[in-house]
Amino acid sequence: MRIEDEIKQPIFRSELQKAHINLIFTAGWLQLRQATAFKCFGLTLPQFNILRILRGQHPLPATVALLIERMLDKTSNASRIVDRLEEKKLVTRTVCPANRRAVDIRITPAGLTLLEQIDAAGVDQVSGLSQLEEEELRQLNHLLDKIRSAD
Amino acid sequence: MRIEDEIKQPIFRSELQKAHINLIFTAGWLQLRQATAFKCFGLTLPQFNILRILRGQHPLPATVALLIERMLDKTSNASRIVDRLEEKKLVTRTVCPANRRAVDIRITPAGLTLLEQIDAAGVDQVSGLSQLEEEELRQLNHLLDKIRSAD
DNA sequence: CGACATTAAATGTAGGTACATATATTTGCA
DNA sequence: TGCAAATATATGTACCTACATTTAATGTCG
Repeated sequence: MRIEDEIKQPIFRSELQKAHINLIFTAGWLQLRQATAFKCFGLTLPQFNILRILRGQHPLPATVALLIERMLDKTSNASRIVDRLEEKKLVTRTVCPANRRAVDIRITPAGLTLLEQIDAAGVDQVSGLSQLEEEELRQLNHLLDKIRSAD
Repeated sequence: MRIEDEIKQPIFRSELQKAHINLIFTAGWLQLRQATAFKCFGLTLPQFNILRILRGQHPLPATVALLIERMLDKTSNASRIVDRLEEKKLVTRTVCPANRRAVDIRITPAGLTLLEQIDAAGVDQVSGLSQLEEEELRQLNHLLDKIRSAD
């Protein structure tokens, strides 16, 4: 559906304004689709993302600081997301022996099994970006990088 | 900064995976910048967006249903965002006389003044999309629309 | 007319984001 | 050594999202 129809706004002030709204809207659309796909596995999107980082580290542990570094959302509260994963027995938390300020977080066998099930279900096919050709994906990456170059 | 460095992940499995992450990350980056710009006016981003919709309707009222229809985030809770704006005296809520189930929501003079101040401060220059040429904006809009065509 | 579905908004709850502050541990240096 | 600064995480608060449920008003149709 065209962005004009999605938010019932027939005219945009400019191509810039339209692109801005389109970008936010499309990202939200993608995240909602993903979140819906994970829900039947009892995971939220941030929980899934952290679990995947932990699998990447496995069998080594990760610290909260490492999770934050790798997360898309730097300001989110990794500590509390780990709380939920711990309640579900998908990760363990132990004080790091080498540095007792830090906490070693590890994915459990149950966590690994769950991720395998999610992989098998092909949830990442929900991407929507598979609509784009390789060349278009490169174009998109270039444009997005350029937007953030305003920093 | 390149997306690889932003999230400390040196290699992406594919251009598709990279574009996906880039899209989510860039949208979040934009929203955080915007939110920061509004903060000194005491508004959150959703509050600002609703206030702007109300200005667009002014002097006609809007209903909650109309707000939801025009919001980027359809599942957000317009009713509670209006609560906060009402507390700040930026909008009024009155039962719609023609249909007593509905509620007429109107922006107040104080609300209009605040939006004028925000306009004057040039907050929308924070966009980041101003980095792109007109042709690039059209390209971006096309690519984003194509992603959502997966529906 | 009256029961029942529909519609409009509000409310409840779980979880997430943003940001400030607190607590515990380690490090650095006078 | 001892004490301040830095580091690692946890906690508090306000607000938001997602989604289910509730409450009230209106429509509809036998």
